[in-house]
Amino acid sequence: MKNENNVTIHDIAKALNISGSTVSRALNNNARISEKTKKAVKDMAKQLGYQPNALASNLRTSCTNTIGVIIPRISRYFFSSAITGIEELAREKGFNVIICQSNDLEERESDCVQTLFASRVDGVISSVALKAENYDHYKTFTSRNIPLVFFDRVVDELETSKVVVDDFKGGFIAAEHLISKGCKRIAHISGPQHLNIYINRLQGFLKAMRKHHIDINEELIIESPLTREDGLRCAKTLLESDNPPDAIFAGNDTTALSIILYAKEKGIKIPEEVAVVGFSNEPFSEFLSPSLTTVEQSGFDVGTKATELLLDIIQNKTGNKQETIVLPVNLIERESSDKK
Amino acid sequence: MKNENNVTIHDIAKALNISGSTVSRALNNNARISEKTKKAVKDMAKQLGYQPNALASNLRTSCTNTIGVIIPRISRYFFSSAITGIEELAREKGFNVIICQSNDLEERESDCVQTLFASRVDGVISSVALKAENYDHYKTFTSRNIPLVFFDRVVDELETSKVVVDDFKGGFIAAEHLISKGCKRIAHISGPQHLNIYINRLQGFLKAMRKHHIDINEELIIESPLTREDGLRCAKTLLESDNPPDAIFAGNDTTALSIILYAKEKGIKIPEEVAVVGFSNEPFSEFLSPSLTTVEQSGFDVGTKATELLLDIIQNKTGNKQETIVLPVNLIERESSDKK
DNA sequence: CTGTTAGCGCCTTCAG
DNA sequence: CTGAAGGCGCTAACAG
Repeated sequence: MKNENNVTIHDIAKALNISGSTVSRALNNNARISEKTKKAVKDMAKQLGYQPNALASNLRTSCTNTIGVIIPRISRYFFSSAITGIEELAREKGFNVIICQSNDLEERESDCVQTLFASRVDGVISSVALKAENYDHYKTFTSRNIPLVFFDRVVDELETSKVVVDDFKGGFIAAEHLISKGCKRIAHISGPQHLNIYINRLQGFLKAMRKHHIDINEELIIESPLTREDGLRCAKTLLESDNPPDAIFAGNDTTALSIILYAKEKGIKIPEEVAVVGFSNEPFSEFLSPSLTTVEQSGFDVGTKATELLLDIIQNKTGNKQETIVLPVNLIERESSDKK
Repeated sequence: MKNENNVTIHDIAKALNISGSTVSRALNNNARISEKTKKAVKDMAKQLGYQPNALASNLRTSCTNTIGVIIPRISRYFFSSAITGIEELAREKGFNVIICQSNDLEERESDCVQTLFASRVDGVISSVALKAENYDHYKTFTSRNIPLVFFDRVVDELETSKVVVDDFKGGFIAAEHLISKGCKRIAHISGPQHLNIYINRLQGFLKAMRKHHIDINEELIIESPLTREDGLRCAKTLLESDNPPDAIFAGNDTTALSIILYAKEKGIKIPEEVAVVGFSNEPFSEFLSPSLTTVEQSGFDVGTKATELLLDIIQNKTGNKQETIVLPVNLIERESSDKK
């Protein structure tokens, strides 16, 4: 019905009076084929407009040259740039990419796993859903030795390779930055504490505070789902208290922005140079608050690294040793627009 | 090497003493199989942990249940939300999605076409690259009757189904909005004029101007690639002229933001209620300039609609009649934060 | 309603 | 270095 392009290796074989196997081998650069035949075969392939049928090859070799990606949502800049990194490298190496979004829900994530498994992907890259308590569904892959690499949001209970950013250091340098600006009462808004990234950022933060002998006030450490709504709650709690903090480490862009907006609305003055530091990736952060200092991580780099790792495992270059790669994080201190 | 999960339809067949074809049919809900056998087959399938091998099925039927998507870049919110719409519907209907990014370059777009073609996708959804002058590579699909649906950025020379937003109306209502605020000298920053969306927005804009008998000043109609850099150029040109406009229709978010930022830096006062109207999708637009009025289009809706159309064509529900669907566009007028 | 048969296009032993 | 033969798992005639 749809086979317009019918050129198969047998057509090439017939045209050259050789066997299909030879053509197959020539096309795959098999060492035991003479250079002459290889060239002849390839020339003829081009001439006939041959397009290899991946489906057939996949069936035979039972590998699909496809990797699956599970992310919370593609519309968050960190993840879409991670995808870009993943796709770029994967394609270069001849792999396709299938993307699934979990929407940060456990159930959806579990569906993603099923979908990717059914698509018989050769390996999977994932950043886990925020609202999940159980990550057993990933055993679909691990129990069948389908390579799995986590990035950014990882869970310790699953023994796989991981690519993370240096959240501990991120928390640490953010705190030191605020301290260097003279802040003492520094609030820290953290995410769900079953995820390493949030634990680590908080630990880094606390370490800096201790290093500089600054009292840590339990009331200023808040756990939040880091949504826009909850950002408002945090803003209220912190900014309208009797003794407001003089700086806030916001958990992410969204929270930072919610706080800034709330403060503006209420006419609360927060000096932006020292006010909020968030783990940030949105390209427009700098527009929002040009002097906002941010701790940034490159989604692209993380994606690329994760793919590198995964492809190595798939191609069995590394002996499936469970590596954890930690990527550096950068403090971006922007000039206040007043100063210009 | 990798076949841990070896249950095939034949295993089910053997276990039930029936033929493989019957199992295949039962699993596919073929009408000519008794309910009893269907149930028996499905139960046994579950019991044995059978996982259908899509690869084999694909090879046989020569359709992959996969659709390809070509977009300029996933990291732009409009496109990532379009992807979300596409994926959601596609998956629901049992299709996988492969995404390729053209980076707005003709050459990359051509590569995408090749990749998707080699993956033997059943159909393609695309939004064309900005910096392309030639769209012949799409003939790879059209000449082989592979269904192709364009969305948002479309080119007339290719006869396919299309899903667009009502850019003409968008331009029109944006202009009327500004006019209703008392503006007379209204600038219009437009994108590359070989793309319908920009032509239509401009035409809608001009129509509104004529309707209200407002002189159209050629100098205030600017063509721009709509990048951040060029946004600055536009800002300079417009804001620092001897006779600056009293309102600006910015081509997109990026340009709008560039202008606002430039104005802020230079201490140029532009009343936000009337100043800039852009085609906007970024989730943070409202943070940037809370009173900015925007003309919005939903990437999600566009993606969903395009997918609906494509799947209809693939499943031959419509007789490949080249439909063009125009989706409505909304003017979002935000309250100024001062007024609260 | 079900079984038989014959491939889809490619790869991979095994045998030269 | 090359050929012959068989099969990956599933489906679609065709025959009951």
